[in-house]
Amino acid sequence: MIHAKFESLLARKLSSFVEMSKDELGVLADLQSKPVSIKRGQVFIKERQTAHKAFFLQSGWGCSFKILPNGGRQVIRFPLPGDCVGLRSILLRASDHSCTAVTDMVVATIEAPGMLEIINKYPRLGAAFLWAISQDAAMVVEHLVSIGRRSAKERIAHFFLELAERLKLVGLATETQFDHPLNQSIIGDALGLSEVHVNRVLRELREQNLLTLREGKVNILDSSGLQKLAGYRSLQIGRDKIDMPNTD
Amino acid sequence: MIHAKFESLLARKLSSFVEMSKDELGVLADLQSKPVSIKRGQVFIKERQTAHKAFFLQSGWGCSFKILPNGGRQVIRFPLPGDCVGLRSILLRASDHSCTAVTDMVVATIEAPGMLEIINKYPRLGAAFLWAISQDAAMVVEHLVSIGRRSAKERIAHFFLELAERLKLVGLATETQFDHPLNQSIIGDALGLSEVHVNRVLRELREQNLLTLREGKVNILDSSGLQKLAGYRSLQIGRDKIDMPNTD
DNA sequence: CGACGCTTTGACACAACTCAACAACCGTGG
DNA sequence: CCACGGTTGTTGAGTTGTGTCAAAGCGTCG
Repeated sequence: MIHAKFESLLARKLSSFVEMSKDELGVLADLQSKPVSIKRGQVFIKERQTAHKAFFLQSGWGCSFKILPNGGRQVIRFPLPGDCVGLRSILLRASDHSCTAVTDMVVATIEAPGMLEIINKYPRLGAAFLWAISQDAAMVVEHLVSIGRRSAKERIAHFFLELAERLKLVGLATETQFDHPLNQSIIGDALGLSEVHVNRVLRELREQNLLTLREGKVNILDSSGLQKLAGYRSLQIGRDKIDMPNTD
Repeated sequence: MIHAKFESLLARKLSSFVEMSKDELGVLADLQSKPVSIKRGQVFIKERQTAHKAFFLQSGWGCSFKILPNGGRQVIRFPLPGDCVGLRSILLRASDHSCTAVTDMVVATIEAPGMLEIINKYPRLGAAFLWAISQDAAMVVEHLVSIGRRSAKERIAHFFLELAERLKLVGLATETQFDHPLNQSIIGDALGLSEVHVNRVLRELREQNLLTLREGKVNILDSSGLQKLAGYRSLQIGRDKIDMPNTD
């Protein structure tokens, strides 16, 4: 049922949390057997919508955000390949944010009932998803800390270090550089800054030979300098496997 | 085993998500059968610690926060009676934040292995906890939006409206007022503001007859005015029960 | 009584925002 | 082929929200 060559990013990710049985891996494979494409710019999750579906990214960049009554936009996070989007909304019965495709994307989807059935039938998978949600939440918390208590420069440095680390995990970044589809306006909306100020701070970082961002490419010139500036700590918490009884 | 009179806030909360069997309610009751006290000021979860324990608040106010390398503090949220703290850390194997007691508290605790066993044995409870974590995450997201894209005044208004709503759910607030143990410094750390500025904005809100905060009491003078100012939306998303097969 | 924690106020500094203009770079269509 | 609008990046000038520093008021508690 499961074929090693087809091992998905999702399966790899969840496996790093708890060892899966063949059955469970099969379920994960089935889950992603009918991927669909989403065009750049399309909003595929709308805040407050009640059609509960979860998405598993296979390729492309997403952007989860909320719009405020005053028209402002706050980006929550940028889902990357291997990430899940909308898991929360399955249990909450309504999405608490919108999500759009920053680039063309390929995703697998699952409806809420199917997801609930899986949790019910395969508790270990349930725990694995719980773990995935927890990881997301931890990242949102770090993001919160960034916006609340870091200066613009620290925030931007932190943001790119985190992106680099996440992209490295799925083989989309080298030690020193990666491609990205973000413009300065969306970066501003992610970090609670204005587009103009993002530009100015990027110039500073460039002038200090810490980081450059040009033509959709980020170059990390001085990783340890950036880390010191940003007060950065690796994401690598909770990636050791746990023991959980097999229910087969 | 379960006695209606002893129905806990936790059981009531989780029941609002999915109907529980007697067994499941019993598990929840057992979980909380040995409450312990925590003294005001005590830090009972430390960031990065690996002793994974979850806490269920029965009374008192907590404060989850992170300390930055530069010494700043960012408050993530204030756990209230009926809330869980540290659920995430059970799966992540390390706490991503610290937590202290703002007032004396009474809590029930559970070690990670016990929690994993419950998830494994009672998938519906697992789903319920997943739901609880999702709710928390949604609140953190809203907090993030607040700090990222709302002005100081909007933030403070939003903060107190949210607190009021949460406290009402557990019978600790009336339509117009509630007690709280927070000083302006900790409010500042929650909202990414300085203590001094919090004070100034509170004065404005008082002068505009929107809200007063004195001697540990918050009075909401003009709820709809505050809501309009803050762009506030009720938390009441995802509180309808879902259908989930019974595995008994 | 003094010490301490918390609030309040004022004066000033500065980080970040707004507005505005312009440059560079597309893809499109005449 | 060039003219065109649209998007993004860049820079300057001036404004403002919020932070910092400092001092004083006020309870409470030992």
